[in-house]
Amino acid sequence: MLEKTTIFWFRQDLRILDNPGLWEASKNGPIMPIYILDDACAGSCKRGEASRWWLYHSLKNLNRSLQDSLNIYEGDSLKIILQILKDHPPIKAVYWNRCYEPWRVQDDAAIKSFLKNKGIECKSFNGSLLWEPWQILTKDHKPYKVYTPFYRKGCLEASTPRTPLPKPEKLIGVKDPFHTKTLEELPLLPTKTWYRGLEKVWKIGEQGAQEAFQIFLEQGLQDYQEGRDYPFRSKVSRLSPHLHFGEISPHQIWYCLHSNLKPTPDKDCFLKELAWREFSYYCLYHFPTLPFQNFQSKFDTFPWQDNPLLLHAWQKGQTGYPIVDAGMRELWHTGYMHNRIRMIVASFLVKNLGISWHHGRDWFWDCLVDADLANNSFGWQWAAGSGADAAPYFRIFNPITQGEKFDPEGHYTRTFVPELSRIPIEYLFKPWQAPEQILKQSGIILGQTYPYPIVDLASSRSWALQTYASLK
DNA sequence: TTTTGAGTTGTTCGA
DNA sequence: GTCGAACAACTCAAA
Repeated sequence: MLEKTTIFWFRQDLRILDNPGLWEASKNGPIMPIYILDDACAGSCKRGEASRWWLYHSLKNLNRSLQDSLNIYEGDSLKIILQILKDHPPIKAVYWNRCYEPWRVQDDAAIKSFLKNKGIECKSFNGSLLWEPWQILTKDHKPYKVYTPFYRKGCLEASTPRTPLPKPEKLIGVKDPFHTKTLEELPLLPTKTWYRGLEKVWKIGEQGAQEAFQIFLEQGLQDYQEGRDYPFRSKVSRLSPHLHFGEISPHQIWYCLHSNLKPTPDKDCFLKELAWREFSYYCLYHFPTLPFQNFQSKFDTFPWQDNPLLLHAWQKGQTGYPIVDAGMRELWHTGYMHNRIRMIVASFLVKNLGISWHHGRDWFWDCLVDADLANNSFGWQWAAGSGADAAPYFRIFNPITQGEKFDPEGHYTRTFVPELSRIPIEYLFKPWQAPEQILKQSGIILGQTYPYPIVDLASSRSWALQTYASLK
């Protein structure tokens, strides 16, 4: 039986449905499903804490779907695959779905050529992007650098994304008795149980992803275009961590929106967001230094401020600007932050505190359950103004105005900054302006129960405008 | 090669 | 309260 067995290597495609590599492998016969925790090889791209927590549960779920046949390893991928092949000489094929992190792309190429030289059949598939980055180019055969032409011309006028695949008809999982580890042996769960808050908000795994998508279709999509900007309304899909781990594919989403519903502005708007994910991956593929280097090199001389105290206040949600603090605490407690708030806290860190986007990138990387190399790098460069098709430098969010506009009743801010729960709405986003009497009635002592603003908005804004304008 | 039109998400100021 | 301009040119992508 083993001579017909194919090793299927799970990576960021932790699902059974619409899994092209798994589908093809299972057509050959039995599969030996494997997962390798190999991110020690990823250098600074090693997964953060929240992401590892999610991965643990997602693998647990996947293993259940595979009737306990998932084989788990830790270490260098090539060495481990060679060991498995050595332990099981009849096996002659290894399949996987492609990843796009630069270190992964390099490793995969090396693994493929090594295995092929040894006479092992090696096939990779597209499991996680609607369009392969190398297929979308300008008329001059160069990569796009602007989102709108990338999407409208590049993607929409290219081939239609494939339709999703069903569950493999015959899925027979083979267990490797030799060098596997148990899930518990992987260094995924932290020793401190800080993740209790996260457990309440997420349902991890393929089924959880499908449920989240269904809930979005039923409750979020209607008025998505307008509602997605308001963090307290449940209009956003919250699919980002599921997409990152491949618990759902963009093809399933794309196909569902195209086949089941008439085109609407809300639907188009959501698909455009999905296309931003494509653009992030596209930029990372064509510009592999995106996670580390300014996409626009004129930012290399930017005089970022090195201020650990301000950075710490931002990380812990103690800046004295309630909408910023609410966002940073949402991140800490739930492993997630609403998109609108991500822009506000990013603008605040980079433009008001003058701290490099690298620090924001690293904090998000550690705290987000949806931490994704392409999206996180792209997003931070966009916010800092140094990225591809980035925000213009004079676009500086005012945390008071943004709070009043997008959290008009204050539900979001009061949820995550409970010490302000009793302050009247007209002072919620600027408590330092409240009269003494009001603060007293609300049980607030500035500087004790809630901080004074750590930076002056007007002067930091004009510093940013001047500094950005001086870049050449 | 040159030209032309366009480009995610904002704020402030003054009329 | 509302509205348009300024913020600043620059680069991209296609004709």
